[in-house]
Amino acid sequence: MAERKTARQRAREELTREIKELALSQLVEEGAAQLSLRAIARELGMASSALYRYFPSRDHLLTALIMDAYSDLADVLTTADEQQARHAVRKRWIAVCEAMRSWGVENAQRFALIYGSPVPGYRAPHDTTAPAERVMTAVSSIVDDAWAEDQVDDHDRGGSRAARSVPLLDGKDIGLSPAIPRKLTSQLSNAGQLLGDQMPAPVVAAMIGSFAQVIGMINLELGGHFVGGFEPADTLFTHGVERLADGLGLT
Amino acid sequence: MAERKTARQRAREELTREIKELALSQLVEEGAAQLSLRAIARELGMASSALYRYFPSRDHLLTALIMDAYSDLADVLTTADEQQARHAVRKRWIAVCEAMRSWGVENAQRFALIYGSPVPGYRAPHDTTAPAERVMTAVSSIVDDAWAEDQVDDHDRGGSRAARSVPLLDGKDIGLSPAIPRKLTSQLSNAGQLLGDQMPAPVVAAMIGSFAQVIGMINLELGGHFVGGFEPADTLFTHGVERLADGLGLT
DNA sequence: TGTACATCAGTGAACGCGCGTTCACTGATGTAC
DNA sequence: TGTACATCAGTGAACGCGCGTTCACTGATGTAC
Repeated sequence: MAERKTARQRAREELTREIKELALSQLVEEGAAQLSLRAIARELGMASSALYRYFPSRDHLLTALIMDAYSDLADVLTTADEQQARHAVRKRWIAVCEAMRSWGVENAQRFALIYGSPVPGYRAPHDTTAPAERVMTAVSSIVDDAWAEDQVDDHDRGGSRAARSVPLLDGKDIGLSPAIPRKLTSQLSNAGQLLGDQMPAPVVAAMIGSFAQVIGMINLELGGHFVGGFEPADTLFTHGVERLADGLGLT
Repeated sequence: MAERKTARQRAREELTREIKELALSQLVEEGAAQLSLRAIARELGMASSALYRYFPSRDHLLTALIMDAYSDLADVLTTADEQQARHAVRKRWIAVCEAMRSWGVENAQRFALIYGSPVPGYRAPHDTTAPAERVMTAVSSIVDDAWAEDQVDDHDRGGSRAARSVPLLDGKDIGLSPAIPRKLTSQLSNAGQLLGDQMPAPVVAAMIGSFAQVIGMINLELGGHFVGGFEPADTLFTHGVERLADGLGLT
């Protein structure tokens, strides 16, 4: 039996959604710093004070937008992931990274909101970490799956690309190269609990580095930072992602 | 013979510097979006309109700050670089990356200004690209030098770290792994003109990816994005940088 | 060296605009008997 | 089913603050003769 909702409740939910929608379109046009309750109220045809029935302050609204951005992105990544065969870890990695860039390019301001520089004077509350982790795990779970299934490359699947240097196929050569200092090991195993418990510590480190590179490339692209005309930057990005897949030993 | 400067000229230069200094400290405390000409004038004890004798608009002041940030950072990087022996390319790489992170952590807002998300409503003019390139080349010149001198690893220098997988030592195995598509090749060779003409195209690509990772890690750290308590993130960063050195074949 | 004129730094008032948040209030919706 | 009371959405005026930029002006510094 569907729960009985009063008209008030339904109206409240809808208006809350509408407010966030308008806030979002304002964000897209102007950026986070310019987000204005009064402007939203104006477009909504309400008194600005009315918004305080829905969000106790501007910062709470911002927080809601941030959480939405994280979980939208996480949704996009997991659906991109699920469209690949579970064993095709390399394809999954590439699909997820490409989905991330597309989302970032199409939602530049939202991407900036979560992975750009922090909004001045705003400190994200703790609630945001849960959806933020969903994004991280959407990426890391691929690598974790590869280790869980101990993906060995029978290279009967060897498709388009020719030679391949040192993938996971011939053992655990990956990531061992710079030795991991003690202090880092414990940090990494803590992180491993969240990101997937099948990866050895060096792989967790490699994974985080790769994640940073993906974020970094998108940020650089959005900031117009690429020297010498890499526009559009899709081939550069795709190539980078392939290199990262190699580095992670994904076949 | 030193050029004769009138009292006016000297006063102008000094005030210009003072304005930028105050703007900078405001930036550090509040962030770029809150940069206010009136606040600067207040602290300077002048009428706000007076600033227009020095900077024709707020955006011009911002531009000046951005250019200063780039060139300060570039200076820091090159001096860090110069403190290493020229042939010790791996040490140079690590020193420069670490210097970059230190500068970023100590100058979080300035770092955000240049490598964070763009300030809403502000579009950087073309003047900023020159100092921005100085930063890039400070990093890329290391790799370029390595290729120029065809750094071969005699491993009589083999210091602390033990095994090493596939450095530049045994040939050009580096970066060839994912083939480079045509479109990217021409983009890369254009970029190569700026970044150093000794590196083969795949190395240029690897270099840019590594740069993106360094920027990305610093951005993530400044944004408080590291899951599972990597605080302080120095060991994680250092390890990442070493991995990148490996990937670039720096010995 | 002195005078006449041009240049330019700095003033202060004003324009026109924006913002977040509070508060006492009206009137509609929901609930308990 | 109807009434009495409590809850809550939305109003509109106000507080107190901020901002960038323009403009006609005074008075000091620089320059050409």
